Amino acid sequence: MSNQEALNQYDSNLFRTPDGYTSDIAVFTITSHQLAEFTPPKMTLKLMLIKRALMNAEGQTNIESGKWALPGGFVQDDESGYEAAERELVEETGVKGLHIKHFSVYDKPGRDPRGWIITNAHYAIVPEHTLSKRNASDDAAEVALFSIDEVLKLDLAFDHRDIIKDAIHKITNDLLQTTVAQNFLPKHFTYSELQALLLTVTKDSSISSDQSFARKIKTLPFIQAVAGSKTQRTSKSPAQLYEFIDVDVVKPIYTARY
Amino acid sequence: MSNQEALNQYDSNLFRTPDGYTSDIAVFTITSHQLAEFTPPKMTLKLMLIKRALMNAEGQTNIESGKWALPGGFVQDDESGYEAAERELVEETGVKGLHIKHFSVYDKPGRDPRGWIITNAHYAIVPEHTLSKRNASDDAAEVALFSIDEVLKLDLAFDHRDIIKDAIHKITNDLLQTTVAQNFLPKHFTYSELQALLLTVTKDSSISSDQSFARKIKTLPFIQAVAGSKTQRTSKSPAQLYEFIDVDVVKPIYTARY
DNA sequence: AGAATAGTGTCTATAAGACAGTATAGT
DNA sequence: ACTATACTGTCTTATAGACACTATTCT
Repeated sequence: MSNQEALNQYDSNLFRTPDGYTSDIAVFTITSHQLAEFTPPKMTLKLMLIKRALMNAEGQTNIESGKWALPGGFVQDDESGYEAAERELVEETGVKGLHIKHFSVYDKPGRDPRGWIITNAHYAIVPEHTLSKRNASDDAAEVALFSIDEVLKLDLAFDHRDIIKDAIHKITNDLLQTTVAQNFLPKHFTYSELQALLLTVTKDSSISSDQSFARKIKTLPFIQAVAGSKTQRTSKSPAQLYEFIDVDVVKPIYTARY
Repeated sequence: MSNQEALNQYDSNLFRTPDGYTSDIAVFTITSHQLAEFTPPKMTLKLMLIKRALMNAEGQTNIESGKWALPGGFVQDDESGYEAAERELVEETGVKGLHIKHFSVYDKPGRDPRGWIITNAHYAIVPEHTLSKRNASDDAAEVALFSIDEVLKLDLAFDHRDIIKDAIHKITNDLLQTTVAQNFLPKHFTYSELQALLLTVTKDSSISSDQSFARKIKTLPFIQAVAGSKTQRTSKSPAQLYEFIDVDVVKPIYTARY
């Protein structure tokens, strides 16, 4: 019997179908305060949220309006959840993500009062300068950045508190265990810039000590010096620039070596 | 305006809704060949697949019948994808998973000929002995274990080749970077049992060398010796038993320490 | 005794991390 | 000259990994 015949017999009403399929995005950025010229930046990890508008684009009252929420929305025809995340990010915040990664699914019946609505949670990494042109639009009354400490004190829509907690945990681990850090940095960066970035998620002494870290960066197998390339943007004394080389880094917990 | 009013105005037909929501499970087990008494086991990582039956439980011709596939099925009323994975695993294979973890979503339109069907991919870890009572049922004509090398040569249903590739990559990393290995082992295990397990996914010399690994296991912060507890199941000479202690292990790629 | 696994003693090379010092350049 | 950052010299200690050796216990 052919696959076609089987298809004809298939009745999609046999099983409950979801009432909606959405994608949400936890947009992280590092705000970089350069206190003065010739100093390394002070960095803070921040999450972008939108304040849900009273009315939606179609002029109807919006659900969970007035609360802070992750940007996101319904997956549309012929889109995957990932593609929807890319599109929504641009639509709702005017921002193009550098690095978008799916990290979990929230599908518990009851999580959305409108019905059985499944959401794909993604996190995105966005360089701060692209955020400067962020603007509210459509469903969003307001767009703002919150530090990790602030964000969990807000009045959050749906189950976004859970999603945000998971996103923070995930990006913290990924920053330390993978090379995603490169997406927060310019292509060429100094050791003190990478260091400032990592210090937003760890206090490990071998990272917080300038001397240790300046030495360490030269031995990391996934980072190389850019020959003859220096910058003075972090100090009067010209500093060596580095770049990531793309290798799949897996550091087993059972061994010491890379 | 209240949330209730907003809800009344919400029209679920505004957006395309999926035609189905499923959960698939990549069931991994380690088959342990004890060649003789008093020897450490030789272990192989295997994946359990089912051969799709010609007819489904309702007596209709099954889609993609005759091909090998991951066990899985539709998420039912008031279930989350995770709960469905747990249920399907028992239903289709008679096996209760020790450790089930969601790792990705496959939602590309066109991945399933029956319509826009979204699947949650999970991987599960199952001890070999519970698999002995595995049985085909409902949608499954046959259940079998395949080694990682064999499995990608099979004729696989839907986009299960992609899912399986991702699952193998994920579990390989997780075995080395997290403590999930404990789910493949008895609560108390010897260094040579853990070693045999890790050697299914790595060839690192510090793990493959008996002496190095026997020393290393005593220094790992997430493993402790079980005082006064020894076994002879791997050698005539009684071997110390160890157990995992549950700590959140994050090993940054930028540092050497735990 | 022999065989096989479980471990320990000890050495060498490398790396980690701390402390101190030098180098660079703008003000 | 002063200051802040970017390094480097050097020492101490810890760890990795190799080699050789001992220990245990069943056959």
